[in-house]
Amino acid sequence: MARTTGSDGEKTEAALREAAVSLMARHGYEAVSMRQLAAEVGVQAAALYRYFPTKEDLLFTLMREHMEGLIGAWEETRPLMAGPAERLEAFVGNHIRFHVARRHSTHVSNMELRSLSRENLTHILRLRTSYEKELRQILRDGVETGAFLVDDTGLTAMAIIQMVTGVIVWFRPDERLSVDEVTETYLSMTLRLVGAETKNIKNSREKRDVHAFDEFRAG
Amino acid sequence: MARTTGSDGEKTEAALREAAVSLMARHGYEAVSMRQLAAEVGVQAAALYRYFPTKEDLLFTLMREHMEGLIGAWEETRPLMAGPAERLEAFVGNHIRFHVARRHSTHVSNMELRSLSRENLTHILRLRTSYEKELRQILRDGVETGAFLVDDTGLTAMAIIQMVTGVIVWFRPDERLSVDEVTETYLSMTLRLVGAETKNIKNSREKRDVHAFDEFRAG
DNA sequence: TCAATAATAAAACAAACGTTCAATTAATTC
DNA sequence: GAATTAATTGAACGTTTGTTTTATTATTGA
Repeated sequence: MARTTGSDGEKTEAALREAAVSLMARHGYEAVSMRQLAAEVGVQAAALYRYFPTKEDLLFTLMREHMEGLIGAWEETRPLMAGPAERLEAFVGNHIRFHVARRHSTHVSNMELRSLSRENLTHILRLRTSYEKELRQILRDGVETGAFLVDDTGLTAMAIIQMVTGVIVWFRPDERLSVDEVTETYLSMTLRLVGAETKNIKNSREKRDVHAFDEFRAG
Repeated sequence: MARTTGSDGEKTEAALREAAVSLMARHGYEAVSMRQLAAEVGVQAAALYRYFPTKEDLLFTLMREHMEGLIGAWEETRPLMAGPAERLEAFVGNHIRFHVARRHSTHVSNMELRSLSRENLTHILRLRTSYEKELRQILRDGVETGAFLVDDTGLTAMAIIQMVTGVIVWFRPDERLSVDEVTETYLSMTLRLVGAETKNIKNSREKRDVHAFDEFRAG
């Protein structure tokens, strides 16, 4: 056996990336073997080395493209002529939407940093820092104009990012709340967190099903 | 060679646990081998099986004791006769202090869930859920008494936990801020997040060194 | 002092790991 | 239709993996 009928490099590579993200998100980078990944795509392990020189390079590629995608999405979304509050809303909205839509690659990007070599790690951290800088700048502008009341922009930026990224830990698209509902709630939490003036909170949803939440998470 | 002079089962076990937490926090459960762990303690790999039947059992033990410790710490700390705001402060304070003091085991407990068997995973998740319930109850009480203004207690509880647990990702005890300063800042962020009345924010620290934060995180 | 027990080493196990290489076939180009 | 290139297989490499077994020595209690 050798080349199979209908084989196509581009399709194989795309399938490999998708399978790699999915497998690594569920079992972790170290726990996923090249043979396992190959089997998922219906190919022999040796074939992977046509597309990725090493296993770590595969991981790095996935993480880099995730980060570049996140930064790219923000660059397309961000309002340039707007007040801090509006820009903060845009940032949080973009962040949540992007991450919910890419739960698996977000998981990989957040969890597998320790499996990268020194250089590759530096590269990813640089991307991450440049992204986080955007948020810190928004917070600083908000403090300056008096729109926000913030104790410490560095800590607040980390707290917000941690909070909104955490959505993917429990969010399931087919459950209780839609992405828009979740985004809206997180938006109002964020605005209050930074001491911005907020519209009235609709307290109506509260009574609905507070107890259903436990079982919801257990699954 | 066989039993070595001065060997003591209790000490060996304690050393193994400590080394295991440290190694797994840094490199991940899957990436740490039994031989590597044994070498760290100065013992042969076979000796580990006197203390832990399998590698996974070792992981499970570490995670279970971490969670039991967290719940235990909260049970000793929590004020029983107090308003929601005070209870929330106690919860956040205990959470941050406990996690900062146990950064490594927190990392393991948060990252290595996927390496547990079905049963062991269920056990840990049960502990976690029971802990999170405490926070949700505080939030619910706060909403009921009007102390808090919360959109959705379930989401808010997750947001808070995500936010405060995230401290260990960047916090280094020998850096810019002390545990108490960090805790204080996170406390005021949490209170604003739930719409509680807060004292005046001291905006004084802000101007100090906002730009030092980037380099601080890159290392 | 001697028997019992606790703690370890040393060696071995099969299985799985990431990766390389040569051979082979499908698709493409001329 | 022949030559070239693209895509893949199958086998093999040396390591490393978690774990078991057996032998050996240190410590403890009678």
